[in-house]
Parts: sequence; structure tokens; C-alpha cells
Amino acid sequence: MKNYPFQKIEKKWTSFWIQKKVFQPDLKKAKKPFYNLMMFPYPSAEGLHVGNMYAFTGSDIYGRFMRMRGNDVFEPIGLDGFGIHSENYAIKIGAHPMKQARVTEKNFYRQLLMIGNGFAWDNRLETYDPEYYRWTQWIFTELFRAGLVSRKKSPVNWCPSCKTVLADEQVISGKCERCDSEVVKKDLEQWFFKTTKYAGKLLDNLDKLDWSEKVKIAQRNWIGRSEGALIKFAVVGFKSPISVFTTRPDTILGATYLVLAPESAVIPDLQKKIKNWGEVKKYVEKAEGKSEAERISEERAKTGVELKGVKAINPVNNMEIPVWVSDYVVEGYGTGAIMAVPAYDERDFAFSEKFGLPVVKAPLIPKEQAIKQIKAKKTVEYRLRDWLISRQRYWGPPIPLVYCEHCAEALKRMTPKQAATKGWTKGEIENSGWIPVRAKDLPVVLPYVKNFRPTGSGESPLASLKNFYEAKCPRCGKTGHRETDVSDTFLDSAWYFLRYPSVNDKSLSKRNAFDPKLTKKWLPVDMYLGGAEHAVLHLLYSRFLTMALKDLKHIDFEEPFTVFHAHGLLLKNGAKISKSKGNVINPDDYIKKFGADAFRMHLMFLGPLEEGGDFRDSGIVGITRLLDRVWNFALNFKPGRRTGLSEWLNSSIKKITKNISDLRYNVAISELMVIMNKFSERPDEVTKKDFETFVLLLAPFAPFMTEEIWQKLGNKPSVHLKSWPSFRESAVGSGSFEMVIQVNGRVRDRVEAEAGIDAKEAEKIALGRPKIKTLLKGAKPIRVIFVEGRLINIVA
RNA sequence: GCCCAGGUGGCGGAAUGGUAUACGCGUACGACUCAAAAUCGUAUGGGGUAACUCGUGUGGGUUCAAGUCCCACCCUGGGCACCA
Repeated sequence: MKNYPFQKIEKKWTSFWIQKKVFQPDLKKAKKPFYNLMMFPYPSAEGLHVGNMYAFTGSDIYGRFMRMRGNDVFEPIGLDGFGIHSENYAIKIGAHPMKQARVTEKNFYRQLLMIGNGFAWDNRLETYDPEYYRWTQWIFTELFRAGLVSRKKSPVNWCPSCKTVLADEQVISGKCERCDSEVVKKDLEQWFFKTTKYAGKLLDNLDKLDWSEKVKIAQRNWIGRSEGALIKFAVVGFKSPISVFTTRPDTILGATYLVLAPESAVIPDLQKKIKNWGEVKKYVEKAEGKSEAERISEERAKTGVELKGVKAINPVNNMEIPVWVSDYVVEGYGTGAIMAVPAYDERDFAFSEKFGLPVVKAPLIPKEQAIKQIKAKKTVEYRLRDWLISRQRYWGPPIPLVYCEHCAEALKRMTPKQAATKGWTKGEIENSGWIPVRAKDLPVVLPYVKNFRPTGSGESPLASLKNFYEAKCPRCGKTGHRETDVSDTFLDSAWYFLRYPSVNDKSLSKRNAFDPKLTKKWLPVDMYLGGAEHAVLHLLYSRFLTMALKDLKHIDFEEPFTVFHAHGLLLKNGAKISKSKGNVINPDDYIKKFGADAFRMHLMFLGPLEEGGDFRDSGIVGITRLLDRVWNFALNFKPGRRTGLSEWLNSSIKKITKNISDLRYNVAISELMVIMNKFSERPDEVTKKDFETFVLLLAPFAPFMTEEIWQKLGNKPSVHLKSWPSFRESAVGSGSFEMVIQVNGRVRDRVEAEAGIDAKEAEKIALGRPKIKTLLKGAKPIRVIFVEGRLINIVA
């Protein structure tokens, strides 16, 4: 028994594949394009995490399978190396992110080459490459011009450790998605993408997508659609009413007070009427300073202050009811004001209990009737918020806007309509004075800044560079100042899949973010694989951006990923892998020791890809044993005579094909083991074709060894471009089967029977068995159930 | 609290309502060896000498037949969380 010399063979085929561009499809001429993609990694750590290897291998096996099934598979790779994660890592190790990027890039590509994936290396991209981010900035300006970007002052999430604002999606249970610090609220003016404009479409389209169900559910919950009504409550002695949103207009008779969010603009408006203004002001200020975590830690104990002197009128019965302010009502959802119905709402009930407010169990009215009676307006509300895109950091694409006072002044002298006819864009009119940099002047290059660390002042480090922020207005040419914030990393990754097909054509890249023809041919992505943790981050942002780009007529589809599957989590000895636990697995060590094929197969054998697996060192020998056996079988192979083995192989091909399609690679591998066991038992019955079939079935899992064996068998490389073995759906009914004989549902006997027999014949055989005779003691069967080719059950 | 996913040998995990524990790890014994490793072979859910019997988180139910379907509950993992 010889050990498989993986080092030599891996080296040989790695260079062969690259030289011959085996996995580089002709993007223009491909007949059956299949875009197979795994979420690209962010190179923030020492090297590729074993979790990345796990996911990439899972994706690659699918890609190789689809290639052998006759598709032109495009499997690109790149790095998401721009942004806060890479910058934080650079800070941690005391390097400059611009220099560090080159170091990590080299290491990541080395590792990604090692695992033997069929990547289209010519199309790789890095998000920090100015040739890439010029188009990230271009997308920003396109959305800006179309009125999908707005500058708003609002209470936003601020991470005190990362010293920047964050989007809602990047706050996980009150903590920063990157560094786990508690996030606080700050009132700041920031740039937002209007994701809420697409809330309805983002939700409705989910039904049409072939995605992991849990991810769709997470998105549905995040978007949070509620049908309800807006109800106006007049305020005694005040001109404008207070508008509330409710999903239960039918409970209006039980509405005994109103509650406003502390941030509600209605409160300052009512200042003159509020008799206890000092107390109210104090409460509002305190509530605004609370962090998310603080609000949670208070276990929902209700606090609040009555706005004394303010009375609202319940429109259904004209009762005067008090108005309160409390932080259990949130600004930014509905109108930031509610009607409290303590008899029908738990939270309102708790509040009433605490402050001794009346609980009126009033009769309910049918919803439609209630809406009509109080002249309410039916509406749909979404939980989804706009995407906060500004970051007060260094390592990202500068937001390509210039503020120009002259243009702001000019706009003031026009109505929006007039401005529009004069060629001002929607975004420029909405955000007076802000002018996007023209496409031909992009990219706005990120300058080298020695002191790149975040300042914490609410401004990016770029704000300290006069020669950066001083800029000519793209519209009037007078001196203005640049926006100095950079954009969110998630914007970089929200469109990279659009860029891949177009990336290697350098002449093209100067003109287009994505070539229309190539985009039409290759997109949307046919198979996307990645982590479920991106359910409401990357996956939602990408969907939004794709919809926006479609509406701007840059692409002709609105969903980026036709199929998406989430891979599971890889554990080590039952525990989560983390640096703090010290159980990090370095893939390099394993590949060096066992070879890439063994490492790939070991990872995939742990469990179904979508459920993850538990990595234990002990298990890998099962795979190396298999590979050594295959290798030795190949070395000693002498073609055998054709027998029943070929027939039996048919069902194995069928099983393996089905299990790969379902991403159940663990079961496919076990079936490969079954075949090898059978081959070892009866080596002189294995024909050349049988063995070649096996090699083809093994190829997606062990790309290096199978390539070598394929050549040893006298075939031309590459095995990975050959056709997947075919199979017949139904087994040919020949020979015999083991018939199980049950009595009252219990297995009592087994007998070899002819394949084609019917129920009557089966019954005759069964009743003739001595064991069954004894059991029945002469009793006549009440009923006999026969399952063809499997079993017979005698009910007595 | 709500919403998902899941509880199967010592372990990772298989099982179109039809032979529970495939495949692999581990363990035991045997072969080879001076010996060990590697490799190969055999066995391996519990109880029982055996016939047999009990077994897929718990308790019910449907069915000729339930790990699989239905009802109730327990536990674990994940997500959301004062969204009116």
C-alpha cells in the first residue's frame, strides 16, 4: 500500500489548470452560462479561516458538478478588503491599511489557490482597487441623482469603539456588528440610501426566490410589514392634530390616552401649552442619551411623563384624553405616536398600571367600519429603516459629493420645478448645495493619510486634509468642500457580483461598471452560497441595489441571486471556533499534512453543508484511508470482466447525483466509499468504464487525485471538463431481491425472491416459510400487504 | 415573549410512511511483524444461553406498518425583540 503523494501532484495540476485556463470560461461565447458564486471573504485576519475553506469547498463542488453536467461555469473570486473590518485589523497590528492590503491579498490568494477551487482567476477583483471603487462611487452618484440618497438629521447608532455611525442592520442586539461594543444613539446629520422605498418589493419578491427558507423568514421579519390606519386626534386649543398609526383601529373606543416618542417633533411644537415643560424636557433628554442596551436591560419597565395642559380628542366619542411621552414608543416607526388601548395591548396595560391610568374594556368595532367612522387613512407600515451609508472612517471609498454654497444659493432662488427644467437632478434639488462628482472625474481617490485612525469627533480623518476637502464644485466650478466621510463597506459588497464578468477587460472597465452584453448573459447569479448571518445585511443591501439599478435602467433584472443557500457553521469539537477560545484551525497545516483533496473531503464529510459540521482531527483518517485505497487501486488496476457490478453502479450514480444537487455532500461521499468497498471486494469484476465512472464521480471532491488518475488511465486532461456519468431513473427489474417478511408489522424473516414477483406469489412464498408457519399457528391471514421489490406484511 | 432549525449507538451522522443505526471515527479480537506503526479481516445499540424482547427527547393518536404524519409537552441551537 503506497501513500498518495499529494504534494507533487497538487503542484503539477495547479500550474496545469492555470496555464491551460481550464476553469476560465469564454465569457462572451459561452453557450450555457452558469454563474456559481460564494460570498467573497474579507481579508482582515491572519489568513483564511477554516470556515471560509469550508464554504468555498462547498461552493466549488457544486460548480464542478455543474461544469461536468455541461454548463459553462463561471466561478470568480475576489477580496472584500475595503472597510472597517480590514481597517480595524490594521490598527490592531499597527500597520497602515493601504500597505496591509497588499500583504493580506498575497496570502489570501495563495491559500485560495491551494484548496484547488476552479476559480476564474482572470476575473478577480479587490474592493479597495481604485478601478473598482470608482464604480462604487459611480453607483452612489447615480442613486443620488435619482433621488434615492438623502441627508437627514436623526438619532443614529454610534459605536464608541469604532468611532463611527452604523446602519440599523449592523447593530446586533444593541451591539456593534464588528467589535461587539454597546451602541449609543447620537443625533447626527448623515447620508442615507432610501431602502424603505423598496420595502414592498423587497418583501413581495421573496416569495419568488429559491432561497434558504430561514433567510427569507429573517428578511420578512426585518422588513416587518404591518397593515393599519393613520388616525388623527385633534388637540384642544391647538391648530394641528396628532396623527397615530395603529393596526387595531377597531379598538379605538378603548383608547384612553396618547403616547409620543421622546424624539417626536410634536413635543417642541406643543412647548407653549405644556405646563410642566421642565419635567418633560428632562425626560426627553434622558431618554435620548440611553443606549439600546440600557433600554433592554431595564426589562421594559415603563417610564414616562404626562404633558400637562395638553388634551387630545378621541374622534369616535369626543372624549378628552391625556397625552404622555414615553420611550416605549419609538420615533421612526409609524408616526412616532400611538393611541394607547390598555384593555387590548400588553404594553399599554403595563404603562397604565404603573401610572394609574384608566383601562376601558370598550366594545370592538369591525375594522372597516371603524376606519370609515373616524375617517382614518388605511396605510402599510414597514419596520425597515433607510440604510445609513456614511462612515467617519478612513479605509473606504470617499463619498463622491461636493458641497457648494453658490449652488445652494442658486437653488434657493428657484422652485424645485424650475430647477428641474434647468437640469438640476432630483438629488441635487432635495439636498440643496450637494453636487455629485461627474463620472469622468471618478474615482475620488482615497489619499494616503499617515494618521488614519478614527478621530471620534464625528468626522472622518479625511477632514484634516485641506488639499482633499477643498474642491471645485462639479456644477459651477467655484470652490466648495468635499464630503469627507467614506461609504459603508456593505456598499462595496452590494454590487461586486455585477462587476466580476466585466472586470478583466481593461478597455471596457474605463467606460462601464458592467458591460451590458456580459451582464445580460451571466446575471443574475445562478447559485449563491454564503453565511446566513448576512440575511439582513449583505443579502438585503444587494437586493435593494439591484432593484435601484434596474429602475435606473442599468440592468434588466431586479433580483441578484436566483438561488441562495446558506452554509452551516463549522464547529471544533462541539464548540464555536474563536480566537478567544484558542481553538482556531489553521487550514495551511492540514493541507500540508494531509493534502488539499483530503482536507476538502474531510470538511464535506462532517455533515450536510447547510447544517454545518463538527471538525474533529480524528475523523480525517477515514478520508485519507479512502484516498490511499483509491490511489492504490488505480496503480494496480487491471480491467476486469463485465458483470452485475455495472448494473449496481447505476443506483450509486443516481444517489450521488441527487445528493450533490441537494448539497448533501456527506451522503455523496459515503456512497463513494460504498463503491470503493465493493471494488476492493471484487477487483477483477471492475471494468475500465466502471473505474472511470468512479473517478468522474469523485472528481468534484478530490480534483487533484482524480486528474492524475484520469491521465494514468490513458485519458487526456482535464477530467473536470468531461461529462458527468449518466444513469437510468428506474432500476432494471432483473435478478433477485431480499424480501422482508413481516407479521403484524414486525420483521420475522427474510428470503431471496425473484425480482418480478406479484403479491400472490410473494404470499405463497411467505406462508411456506417454516418460521412464519410456526408464528401463525395455522391462523389465516386477515390481510396481506405487498410492497414491490421490498417486503410483505401479513396481518393475522 | 414571538419565529425558525433540530433532539437517532461511545462519537460525526444515514434512512421516497415499508429491513432503524448506511458510511466513517472509535473500541475489541485476529492476520502480517522480532516488535510497533501502517495495512488487511471479523465483531460492535441495550437485555437474554436462546426463542425472543426493549429501543430514534417525553406522553398520547392515526396506520397493516411511524425516526418520518397529527396533537400536547420537555430540552438544545439560532434569529428577532416595547414596531403599536
